[in-house]
Formats: sequence, C-alpha cells, structure tokens
Amino acid sequence: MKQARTRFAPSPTGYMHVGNLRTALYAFLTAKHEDGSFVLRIEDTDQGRLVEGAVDVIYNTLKENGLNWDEGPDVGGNYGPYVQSERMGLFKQYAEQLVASGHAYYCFCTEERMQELHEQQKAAGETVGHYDRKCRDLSPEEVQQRIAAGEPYVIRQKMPIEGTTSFDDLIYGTIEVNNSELEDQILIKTDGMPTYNFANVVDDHLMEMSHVIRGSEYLSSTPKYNLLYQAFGWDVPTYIHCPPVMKDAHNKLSKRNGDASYQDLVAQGYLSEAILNYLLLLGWSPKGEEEIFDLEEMIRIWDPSRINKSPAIFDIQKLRAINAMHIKKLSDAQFVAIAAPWIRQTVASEIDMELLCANLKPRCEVLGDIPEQVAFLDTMQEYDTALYCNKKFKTNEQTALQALETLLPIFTELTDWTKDSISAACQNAVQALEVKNGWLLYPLGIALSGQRSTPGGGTDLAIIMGKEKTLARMNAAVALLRTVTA
RNA sequence: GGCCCGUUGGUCAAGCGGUUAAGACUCCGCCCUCUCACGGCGGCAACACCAGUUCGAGUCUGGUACGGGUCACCA
Repeated sequence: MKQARTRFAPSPTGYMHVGNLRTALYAFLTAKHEDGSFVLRIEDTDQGRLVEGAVDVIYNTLKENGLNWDEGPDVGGNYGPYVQSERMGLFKQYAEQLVASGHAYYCFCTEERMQELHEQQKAAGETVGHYDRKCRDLSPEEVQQRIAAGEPYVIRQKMPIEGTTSFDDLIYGTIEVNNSELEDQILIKTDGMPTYNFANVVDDHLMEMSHVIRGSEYLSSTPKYNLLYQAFGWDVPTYIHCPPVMKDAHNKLSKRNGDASYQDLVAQGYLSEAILNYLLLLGWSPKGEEEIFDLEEMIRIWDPSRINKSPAIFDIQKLRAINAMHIKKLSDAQFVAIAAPWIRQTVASEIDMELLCANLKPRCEVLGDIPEQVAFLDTMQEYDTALYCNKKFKTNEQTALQALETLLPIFTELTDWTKDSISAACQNAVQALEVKNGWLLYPLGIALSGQRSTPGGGTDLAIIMGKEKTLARMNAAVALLRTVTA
C-alpha cells in the first residue's frame, strides 16, 4: 500500500483560528494513524495578505500541540521547496503540457472583455458567470502568431461540454455535477503565475499526497480538480472535506468578527491539550464512550470516515468542561507549575502553594478563573455577616461568634501549624462541645475569606494563609460579630 | 438565482430497516461534605415537514421548508 502522506497548507495571515487547527489535526492524525508523513506547506502567494511573523504563529501553534511535521520549510524534505512562493516557476510547464494534450488552451481575452461579457450576460437576463470560451478553438497558427506578437494571455482549462463529472469524498460519498456547470477556469495568469487551484493540484501531486484534507468550501471546485488529475493521468488523492466550525447557526467562526483564536484561548487559560481534545470532538466522534484523549491515543483511534457531514457550532461550555478534565488529569506538581503564575497575579503574600493548588485543582475549569478565586488571600472585602447563617449547620452570627471564640485560644496555643495538628485540635473541640463539624468550622471559612465559596474549607484556608493572618482575621471577625450581635 | 451539500434534545453527537432513540456538555434534584467544588446517583430534553417503498423507517426514495457552501487573472 502507498504510504500515507497528508499536508496542512495554511496561508500565513498571522492568526490561527480553531477551524484551521482542527483541519491541521485531522490531517496530522490521518497521516500518523497509518504511520505516514505529515507535511507543512506554506501558501504565501497572496502577497497582499502577507503578515509579518505569521509563519511563526503557524509553527508555534503546531508545535505547542505536538503536531510535528515531517517535512516543511524549516526541516526540509525530499519534495521541496515547501513555501509556495518558491515554487512559482514550475507550474507553467505543466499547463503547457495540458495545452499540448488538448486539455487546456491559450486565451487572449482581456479583463475588459470579461467585464463586457458579464454586462451582456446580465442584459440578456442570463446568469452572470462563465467565460464564453471564445478562445477555446483558436487555430494553433493564430495562437502562435499572437503569442509571438507579445499579446498577453492566460491558460485556461478545457472543460468537457457535455456529460457529468464525479468524484468521491470519504465523508460525502460520490458527488456528481453536470459539466455544463464547470467554467474553463484559468490555470496560469497573465503574469505567468498559477492560480491557487492549479498550483494546489500540481503541488499535491508533486508532493505525492495520498489524502487531501480541507474545508468543505472546496467541495464545489473539486470536480475541476479531478478533471485536472485525469488530464495529467495522475492518481487522484482521497478527498476528505470537513464541514466548517461555526460560531452560531449562521456564521462561521472567523477572525473577521473577532472570534477566539487558538492564541486567545490559551491566553484565557485553556490548556492546549484540552483545546485539541475539544477540536477533535467537534465534528468527529470516537467509537466508544471515552472522550478524553491525548495525542497518542488520538492517533491510535483516529478514523477519518467518522467525521460528520454537518457544520458544528463551537461550544465554549463544553471546552470548559473538557479543560477541567484535563486539569484534573495533571499531577499535583504539574498543576502547581502552571497555576502559580495565575495565583501570583492577585496574591503576593506568603502562602502554602501546594495546599492551595490541591484545593484549586478540582475547582478550576479555566486557569483564567484563578486570580479572582484567590484574591481574598491578599485582600479581604467587606462582607455581610448574614454569610454566617447556615441552615444545615444551624449557625448564625451568635453561634459563629461562639465558634470563633472557642477556636481562637486553641489556635493561639498551637505551635505546630500543620493540617494534622489543626484537624486534631478541631476534632477535640467538636467532641467536647458535642456539635457538628460544620457548626464549628463553617464560620471559620467565612471569617478567613469573607465569601461563601472558597478554594478549601476553613482549616485548609488557615493553613494556606498561615497562623498570623489566620488569627488576625479571626480577631477581626470576632470584633465584627460582637458589634452585630450586641 | 444556478449548482452542490446538510438537517437526531439548547450544544457536540451515537445510530447505518425492528432500540424503552446511546453518551457527553449545560440545567435541575438527591447523596457525600468544614464553604464551594470534585465524585456518585437520578431527572428534564431530540429524529425539520409531507408523501412513497416496506409487515415494519431516524435509518431507503421523491418532494417541501430551513440552513450552509460555491459560482474571481484570491488563496
């Protein structure tokens, strides 16, 4: 069997939206599942859209996600060059080969004539569009003459006039169109450069691509691609057209309306593994029930035929959930390493980082939530003492005052400020008072944080912020409660 | 407008002629619990519509509606 070779061929426009990333992932997986090669080709021929540093964005994004390419502009390979602008010279000969075999022709119609043609078509009530094939049957002599005279020309593909053309897509099946729908499209422009469609076919063949994986917007031009392959007598690759990633039911996710890019999501605190995992599932489904995968597992289970036909709406909620699951899979040490910088955005004081992180990990869906979650450790906001009321633990301002006054001397006496000793001390008090844990300790959490929800219970918060701050906040709470209950 | 494609809960989706129509996310309830989470258990919620084929249709065929894509000397 022929070796699987796929490519990702982005334009360097300075931005990688998640739809692009997903296409890259699918192409990567299709190659790697069959132990094949993944190729990166930069399509930079649209000089007008070139953006400084854009190629690096592509490199970095792919690398961060582990989508390493076997061949590409930087690493080379046997099918280079891998930057399209460096390949411009080699297309014209292929077009001329097509002219010689009767599958293409020189066309001398100017843009002005095309304009007029469209005007006429409109006036005649016809649908505006296709070139009228005026130059299709020029005699070879006339062609030679006009070329020799220096007249500008393009080379157009000669479409069959009658009949149909069909192609197979792994996702959409066989698609057949009437040849009358096909325009004699331009292959080589007046400047001698190839059009995108032509360069693509030639490049993909020269690079021996086994699969062409791209967006479904190319579905309607694929018959023309197929005709080109046939005219050359080349093997047709397996087409895999992917439906678009949508922002909502009507709009594609796009850079134009400022939708989140991969980089934006990372900046918001999403893990790249989670983003990739979510993208995998957006428009594709695995065989079993499992949804959480790392790259290696993705490669193993990948089956491109399970890609869905219909567009998929990007759902940030689901991404959050998957991100949370990936965070939970992290080791404690890994989590500390990635969470610490986020914690430090709002917390400068000395804290028990390990314990804080252990509490944060199951409470954190996106890293970007962390700063706000932990800010109280540095600065406590004023709070409503009604927070001390809890039906389940039968607490209110009065009982909270009692609880804190019970705890205060115990904590003050403690020399060993550890989880074990604090817990033991609290358990003793609970037993002596014959109350529930919550009655004694729920108020502690409020006193230390001033908020209802915190990353950790009262005793953990005490350890995280240290003895000194704990006692200070307890004293402040006692003072506050005394004035309220007086 | 022509052509092509699509349509299962709010979202992602399984399903490939016979199912009580999976599962995940969201939301709600219960349990666990020193807050909030995590975890466990349970619940709400779907085959766009109309014909036809068939003993039987989410699954096959045709049409309708709605949505998307495409009709460049742009990639």
